[in-house]
Amino acid sequence: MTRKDIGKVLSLADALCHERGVRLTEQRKIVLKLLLESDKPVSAYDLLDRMRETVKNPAPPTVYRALDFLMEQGLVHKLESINAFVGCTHPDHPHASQFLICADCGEVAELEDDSVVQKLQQASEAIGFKTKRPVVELMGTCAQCSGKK
Amino acid sequence: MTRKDIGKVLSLADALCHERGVRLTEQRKIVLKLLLESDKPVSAYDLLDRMRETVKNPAPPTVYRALDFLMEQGLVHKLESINAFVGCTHPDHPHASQFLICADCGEVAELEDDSVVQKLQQASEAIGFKTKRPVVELMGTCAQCSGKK
DNA sequence: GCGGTAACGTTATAATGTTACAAAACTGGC
DNA sequence: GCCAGTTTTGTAACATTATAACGTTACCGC
Repeated sequence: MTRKDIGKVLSLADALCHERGVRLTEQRKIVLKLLLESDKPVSAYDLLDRMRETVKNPAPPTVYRALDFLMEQGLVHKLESINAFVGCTHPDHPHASQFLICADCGEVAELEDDSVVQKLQQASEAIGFKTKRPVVELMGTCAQCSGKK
Repeated sequence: MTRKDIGKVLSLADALCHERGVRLTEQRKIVLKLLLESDKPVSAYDLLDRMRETVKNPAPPTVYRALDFLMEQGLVHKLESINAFVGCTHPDHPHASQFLICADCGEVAELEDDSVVQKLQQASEAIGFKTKRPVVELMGTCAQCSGKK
């Protein structure tokens, strides 16, 4: 993500939080910024390390609290299969994403494919299941890594 | 899963492993049995506790090695979003499952919906991504728990 | 300013998972 | 049967991920 795009998302995040009456505090903004700056998912403890530059004495709860908040606001996603976090690139609308995680280079693509969501919806509704949070993560190899081997 | 069905799956597992030239050792069978006996997913350390009845001094590697083997053989699945494991109820053929995890009662349904798999396939192929392991877990509320609130 | 709530600091600890290396068990060829 | 090689298991230590508990500080509406 380019410096400019990061700025955009950050101010969008600001606006969204203000609109919702919640507080995007300095710490939370720092965590979000760190995630957006990384082109790969970052673990909570890596974030903790990176926070040391801007925050005095961050402890695990510091980063987990920020992450919890950011996830509630849809600004950050957790990748359950690798215990790491990514900044959301289009937080302006609620969405159910699918993540393609490259096992080679570690990069992650965030898709938002309606037909996938719809099929999942159908399949779960058929047995009366009400989905609150879908987790869809495909582990594999991205196009770039497939090519250059 | 009934006692009888557990027996069936266990002997199927035996047959499959023999066919593939891999060893379903006593420990591995114990772990598989424990998972099948539970109607809910079980964490690695819970399994470890339950193993103490039949195995002398189980340590974490004991259970993780068994789980790794069983997952490789498609006899067990890991639920990434809750760090727990379930025995597969139909291990006879390779399959990409979807899991519906009830946040209320903790029970899990394993689906195998081809149209979902197909849509995921399409969406990922479209950007040249090759999926090795799909993780599809829907967190929500099952029919029974929805009804009785 | 004051009182209530939300956010943060701090310490400790729980839960989950891995590394590394030695010992034992099994397998296949003779 | 026995040996050599491989797989499996035992064991101790350690690494990573996440939460509990409780006190303090900052913010916000009145």
